[in-house]
Amino acid sequence: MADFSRPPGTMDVLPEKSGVWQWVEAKAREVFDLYHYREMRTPIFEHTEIFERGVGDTTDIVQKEMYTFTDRGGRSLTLRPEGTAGVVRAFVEGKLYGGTLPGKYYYLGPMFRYEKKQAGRYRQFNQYGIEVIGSDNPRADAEVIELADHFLKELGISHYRLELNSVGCPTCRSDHKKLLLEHLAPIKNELCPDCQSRFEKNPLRILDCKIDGHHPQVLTAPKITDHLCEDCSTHFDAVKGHLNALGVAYVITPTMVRGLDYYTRTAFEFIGTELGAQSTIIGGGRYNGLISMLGGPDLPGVGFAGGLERLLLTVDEAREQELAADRLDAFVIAMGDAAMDFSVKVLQLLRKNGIRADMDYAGRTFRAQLKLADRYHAKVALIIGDDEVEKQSVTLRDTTSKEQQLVSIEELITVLHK
RNA sequence: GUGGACGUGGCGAAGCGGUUAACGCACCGGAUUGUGGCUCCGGCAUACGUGGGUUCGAAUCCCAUCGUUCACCCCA
Repeated sequence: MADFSRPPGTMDVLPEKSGVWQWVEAKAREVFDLYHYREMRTPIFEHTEIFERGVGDTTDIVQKEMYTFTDRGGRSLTLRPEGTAGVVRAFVEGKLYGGTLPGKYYYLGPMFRYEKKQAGRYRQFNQYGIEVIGSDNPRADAEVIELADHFLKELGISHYRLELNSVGCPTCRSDHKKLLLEHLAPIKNELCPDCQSRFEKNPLRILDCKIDGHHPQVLTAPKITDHLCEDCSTHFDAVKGHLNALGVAYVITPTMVRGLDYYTRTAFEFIGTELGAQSTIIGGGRYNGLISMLGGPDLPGVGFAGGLERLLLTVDEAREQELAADRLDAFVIAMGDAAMDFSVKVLQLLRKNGIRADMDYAGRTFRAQLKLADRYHAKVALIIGDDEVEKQSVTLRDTTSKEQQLVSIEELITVLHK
């Protein structure tokens, strides 16, 4: 039997909900624009290598979550699982490194990852994100973080905290990794199966494992923040200093790891405190090696990405209700065929003049049409029967005060604009 | 990929082995033939996710499957 249901992990945003979506998207564009970020629109699919190289082929995303297919020309393409790699590719391909640096960009749109659905996790989900390419200045890190904070406040969201960390550069990270492995080696066999495999894959993650995180030997493990090289350490201190100056509250979380290979130095997450297991609403950091990895010059970058769906989970009920309402300026009520003919012309007139209006096409009775006007929260009902047609007028009824007046078609727009 | 919970009309929700599967909301109409939001009356719909099995009899029990959901992993 044919399956006409939507694929697992996808969602339909029905009209009742699209109001909030539009509101959040508009806010995002507004704030990004305020900070002088400009939109970058890239394809929804890219050559698979972009993500393999960019995101890192040891990551979960690349190993098991990509929607990869072969097109008719035999190319391997992949639906984008995140936004940064595509933006960087476009930056390089468009030779934007030849222009004014740093370049500041933002994007907004769907991403795809083959994962099992959960609260706040979808296979097709929407991200907004920003990137600053070409600046190594810690002030750029701070701006990116402060922007995210500003954006959340602008949406009236307050139940979140900002976690901050530095994951160092390839040099100090590998030094630390060596220390860490030596420290944990004696207890390797006591760790959970997940952590056993993390030993090779991503030892940093053992530190915040839900099972082994409390193990005494794990608690005393060397922290990355105590083993940063001098440059990384100076950079990290500067970022913290700038955030303090800007009044952005954060907590240092040395156990925080980011899942994508390209991160260097600054890493941060905004975590919703009233969400389920998938609680990161915005995540980001610095990626100094990525641009050259994708064939561009050796330029540094910082940015973040946030999930629309998770953000919407934190938007408060009241605002959501308000944005869901179905509203009309005027509802036209017609009685009889002659009235209908006249009514559609009135409707056209209203709409040409920017008045949001509608009428019934389902053959409802007069009473039912009035009920409809009510349901659509129409400010006025315009009643048209044989009398009105004859006088080329409409009976204008204020739905709140219930006051009525006969208005000629010539005066209608003027009266309604009052 | 792993584990738990759940799948009854458009939505919510009873029923948990026996005959017409409650009820509420929504929707449509009437009381009120050109005046709404309340009230009352009436109407409405191929509802037991799907496929097998047990039984004289299954929405109710068993198995499988699909889907939803929560959590792990991971991440937005």
